[in-house]
Amino acid sequence: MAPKAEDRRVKRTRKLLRDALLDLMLEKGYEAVTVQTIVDRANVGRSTFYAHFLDKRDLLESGHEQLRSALSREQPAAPGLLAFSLPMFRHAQANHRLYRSLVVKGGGAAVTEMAQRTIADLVQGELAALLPPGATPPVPLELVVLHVVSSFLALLQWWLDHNMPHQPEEMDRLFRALVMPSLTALGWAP
Amino acid sequence: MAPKAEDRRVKRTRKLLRDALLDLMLEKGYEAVTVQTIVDRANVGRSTFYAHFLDKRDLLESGHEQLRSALSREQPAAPGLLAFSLPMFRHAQANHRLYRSLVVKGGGAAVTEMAQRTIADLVQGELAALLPPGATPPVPLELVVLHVVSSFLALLQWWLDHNMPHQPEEMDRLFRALVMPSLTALGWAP
DNA sequence: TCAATAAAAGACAATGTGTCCAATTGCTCA
DNA sequence: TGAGCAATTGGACACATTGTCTTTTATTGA
Repeated sequence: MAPKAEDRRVKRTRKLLRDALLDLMLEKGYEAVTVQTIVDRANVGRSTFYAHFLDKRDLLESGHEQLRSALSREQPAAPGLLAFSLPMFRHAQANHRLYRSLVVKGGGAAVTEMAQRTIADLVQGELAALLPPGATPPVPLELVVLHVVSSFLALLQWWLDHNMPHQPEEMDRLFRALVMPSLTALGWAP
Repeated sequence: MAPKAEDRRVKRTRKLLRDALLDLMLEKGYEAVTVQTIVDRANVGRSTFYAHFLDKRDLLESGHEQLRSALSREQPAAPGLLAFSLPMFRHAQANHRLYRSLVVKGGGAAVTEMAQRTIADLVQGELAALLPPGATPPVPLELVVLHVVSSFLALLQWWLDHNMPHQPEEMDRLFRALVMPSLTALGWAP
């Protein structure tokens, strides 16, 4: 079905607002951005904003939706353990402006939590699948996931914060060097 | 020198405000707390607040100062690698109300950064000392530190979030199980 | 008791929020 | 093309919060 004109109009408005938010986040960080400045920057009426989103947080999350779907769309099912790592570093490089806004300049707790949850789901699935059924690992799966995800996010943030001084492949190598030995020791086959 | 009465009065007021902030942070998280609710809870005049602190953030940081000094006062120099771990889990247990306010309910980026920096200093010192001089580790020290600290904080946060279901000793064991194998593999002696 | 200091009370201008409505624009389809 | 509809606008609204001031009220040490 062809998108109706209204759809296009709405889509454009929403995009304007999302872009404005990203712009402003890059400049001053999420917390400091107000709805007022967003609509000013986007050249959109204040009421229009509230016609589309509940509040600033809602707008941010709609952006995250986009990111999430873009990511899963581009995520080539890489084989092996921690498959998400390299594709995500690549995706972060390709969209570093977006990632910087979100991860670095402090999307604040809001964004960090979303990222945490998204990646945790991936890791959880991977590790659970590789766990011999019935086996009880010496460290609860939940904590292993937490450990892996927080390490990955820390690395990603550092990388973006330092203007990506390495290639994604190198970051992936570093991540694995930091994480894999422990995983192996805890019972996940090499 | 005996504290003058004025001093005591001031001290009491500041403590009332700090405690009120912690209370409220536990209830709704840092972001949601307003100066107004703080002074209401503390039964302190609004102007008095501004006589003592610049703003909410300033009050929060004054609390962190306290925490930091308390920590270094109680930190018994434990031997071995990652010596900070067990004492800090213990300290967190002994002061869980304080830790919960700060770490869990989201002191927001502010607190997290402060904690990150504090612990990173400890870890950095430890690891650098154990590094064979002249050796170039396969992963830069900076990143190893990042990895260790973010993992530790994630564990600590999880523990507090779940009402400390294990003893500090068990948490220390889990932390080491997650981190040590990789450190060993990267050249830090077992 | 008195002078000094701390705190309280409350007014103030700014700024932001979220809601509402009336008027306008732009698009589609008949 | 033009009627009708949906999206958008602009602005007013009530409300909350911030940070600054000034004036009054206590507390306390000398």
